Amino acid sequence: MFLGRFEHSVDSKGRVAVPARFRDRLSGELIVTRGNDRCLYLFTQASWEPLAAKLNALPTGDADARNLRRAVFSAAEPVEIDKQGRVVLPDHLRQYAGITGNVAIIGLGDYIEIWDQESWQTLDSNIEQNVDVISSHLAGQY
Amino acid sequence: MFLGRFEHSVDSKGRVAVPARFRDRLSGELIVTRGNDRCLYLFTQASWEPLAAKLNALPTGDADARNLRRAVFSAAEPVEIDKQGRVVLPDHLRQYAGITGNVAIIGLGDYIEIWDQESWQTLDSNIEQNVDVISSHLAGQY
DNA sequence: GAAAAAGTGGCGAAAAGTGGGGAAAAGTGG
DNA sequence: CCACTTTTCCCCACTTTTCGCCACTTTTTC
Repeated sequence: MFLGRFEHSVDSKGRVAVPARFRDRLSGELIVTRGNDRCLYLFTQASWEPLAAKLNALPTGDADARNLRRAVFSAAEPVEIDKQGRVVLPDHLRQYAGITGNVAIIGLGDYIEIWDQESWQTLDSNIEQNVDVISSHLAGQY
Repeated sequence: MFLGRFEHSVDSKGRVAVPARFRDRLSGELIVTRGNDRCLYLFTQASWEPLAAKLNALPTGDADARNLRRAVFSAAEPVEIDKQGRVVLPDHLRQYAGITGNVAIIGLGDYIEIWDQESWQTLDSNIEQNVDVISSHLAGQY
């Protein structure tokens, strides 16, 4: 299970070190794509495929279906961890997430989120002050 | 699986470089044809045939069916990747998609879309802002 | 406090993308 | 049917980007 938070730098080539603790579970090909709230999602092959299969099954005749497929697939990029334990984040994804200097890397159980460090800080302090309120909105669902 | 987005140029002979990442899966004869929303679809033999079969199965008695068949089949062109990894986009297809200078090449899982760079940019920012709306229209389908 | 591991930066080789020239093929007109 | 024009396509060369590798710094662990 992916847990915890890390702050790493992004170098001039868009490379980010993956937390060492996560690496054994992230061998082989991974998928990075746009996530909600302007962060990036990092999937393993196993967690990506069911999503991709559903999108492929959508009818081509439907405009919403086409655009949803475009949204997800066009933003997705396969990445691999290099010998130093880093992944390259493509330009367009860094732009989407507003990533310039530092990033926050967040373990979320089955998947990983990558945030611009500042955006994360803002959200995190917000969450911190409102955990009780947030969870009460979901009362009964968990 | 074809994933990601690329921006390439079209030279004076109508040639476009196919993203290197896609090439191993694109050996042999490919099919380019008109796609929805003024883009071009690029199919492998494998992904073309199910589509062709669906079109052929449409009832000849229906005028829309006849014209859709005409639209797709008459516009379709077989192309091959040359030694430099490029394909030639025929004039009439470039005109259809409004392709002048640069193109965006989009992986969509089983097939590839080729857009005029500007048209894609417009659609993409539109999609980006409306992903939530779009996906809610399809609630329950994916 | 030393050794190991994690993170960071940068250089050089290799690959990807682009442009153009020339031969072959296709099309056109006499 | 031949000669000429035009188009297509194959190949070479150049530029830019990417990626693997090495080395250094910082942090952690024993």
